[in-house]
Amino acid sequence: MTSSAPRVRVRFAPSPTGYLHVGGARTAIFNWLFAKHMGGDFLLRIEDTDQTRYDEKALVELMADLKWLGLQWVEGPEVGGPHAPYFQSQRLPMYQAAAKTLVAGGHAYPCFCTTERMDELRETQKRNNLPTCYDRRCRTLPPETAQERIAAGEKYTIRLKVPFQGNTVFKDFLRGTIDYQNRILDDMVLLKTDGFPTYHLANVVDDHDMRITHVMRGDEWIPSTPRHVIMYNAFGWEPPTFVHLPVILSPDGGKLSKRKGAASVGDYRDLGYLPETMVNFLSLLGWAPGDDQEFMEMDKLVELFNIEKINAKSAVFDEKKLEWLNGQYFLRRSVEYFLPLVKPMWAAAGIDPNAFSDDYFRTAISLLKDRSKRLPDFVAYGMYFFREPETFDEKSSKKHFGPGSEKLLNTLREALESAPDFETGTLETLYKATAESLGIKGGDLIHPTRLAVSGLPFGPGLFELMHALGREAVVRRLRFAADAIANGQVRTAVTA
RNA sequence: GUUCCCAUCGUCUAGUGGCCUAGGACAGCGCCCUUUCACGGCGCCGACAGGGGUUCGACUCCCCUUGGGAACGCCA
Repeated sequence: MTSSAPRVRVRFAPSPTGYLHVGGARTAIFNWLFAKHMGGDFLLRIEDTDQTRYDEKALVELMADLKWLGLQWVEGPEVGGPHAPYFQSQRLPMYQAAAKTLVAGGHAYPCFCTTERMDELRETQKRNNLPTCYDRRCRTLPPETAQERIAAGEKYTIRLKVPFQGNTVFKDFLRGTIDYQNRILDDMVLLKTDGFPTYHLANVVDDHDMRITHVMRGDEWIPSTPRHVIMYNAFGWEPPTFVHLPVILSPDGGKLSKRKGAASVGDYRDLGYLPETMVNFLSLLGWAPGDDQEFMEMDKLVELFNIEKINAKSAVFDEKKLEWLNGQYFLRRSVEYFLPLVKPMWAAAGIDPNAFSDDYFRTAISLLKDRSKRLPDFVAYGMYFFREPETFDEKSSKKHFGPGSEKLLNTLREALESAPDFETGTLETLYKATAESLGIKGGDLIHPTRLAVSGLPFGPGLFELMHALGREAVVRRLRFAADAIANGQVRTAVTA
């Protein structure tokens, strides 16, 4: 960074009205990565200027989700900072003063039009296929008249006075020059009748006050930007660099929504995705380092992240690839990493966590993690470590629990009962010898054993599995399965 | 209706005028490894939306068309 360039300062500015959507999370990630990469600051600012939609719970969850993703802010709620407060609802005097300045400078004016009149106006315009836009009725009100009406206690808003002529041009970092004719921009509300600012005023005032250098936000803000630029000019402030991020779409082309499955960060956490996976995956939606790297840990992302390479094209969220990436993290994360994550899940599934040692949990995890894609897989495909299987995979039962299987399982059981020890090597040798003496293939022994011991047609290497389970459990399960086959009472289940 | 944005395999993308017979990844398919499932390896399938320019030369630059998306609130 050259000494003349100001320190990079970016913000994530959500409104606490709901859960953290993956699109919002991606915006936060890009801001965070950019700040880290540039050695700058990442701030969190809460845009709570809509009193009717404020939701305390949403705020708490929002911050928890950001922290879960590892996106800590250096200024904002909880941590404070030189530009506190970071809640817009606590900065009202600033916005009111700013609005006053604009009115005094002839860049804004009080408007006495009611919501009812605005609704009617819009209705009429829509009906006549006209662009919907405020008709500027109060714009020409003499200042004295306006003052009288205000003094009389009439409710009013402050509107931006957009020039009739000329164009407002600004530069979007990703798209280049964007040009709007001023005549199609309407005079938007800056200050509401309740004295609260709208997003437009608040965001301009705060971004300036907080010395924000780059505004990275969703591209739904592009149409509002020229009006923001008009305000920056009216204040005599230098506008920040605008980086409008494309949206994230669902596989059907529309917006990602709860209705179509998962849409929030919390949804994906509940589905068993790791925060690293989410950050890695989301950072790849609309950005690529330029080479072929895709698996990138946080520090790698920070090192490589570059806003020049952000794509202006909207991207589709592909859950299949997310799952693959999660599996890549599962492969690389340690057993110790998973222990506190997975143990409670097994407990929730009815396993008494005190009935097994942590070492036993570790063994189960080490045998399962490399073939799992999501956290719930440990439960879905690993319960047999703690509980005897009661049902057996249907397809596999048809194949491996046939006539003669009873005898086979009993033979195996007897051999295992008298095995010198239960080490994997011993077990493998024993199976090989047994197969040979029976004149069959190893698989003909291994598959029925796996099914009897786990109930599933797939899983860890059988000898490691048996070793982990221990002789007693294996023998008991083989006997149970053999008996069930003999009695024709094998209960089957369809495994995913 | 008005305005704005976007456009490479099904999906995420590389590509910034010749390196492109367009590269990688996910998904799908096949083979290999293997006791299974995953992992891994090898291979197959598969794209520059269309039309005009500019240029000796366009995936790359410009225009139009088409398609997709967004905004038009005293919500953000």
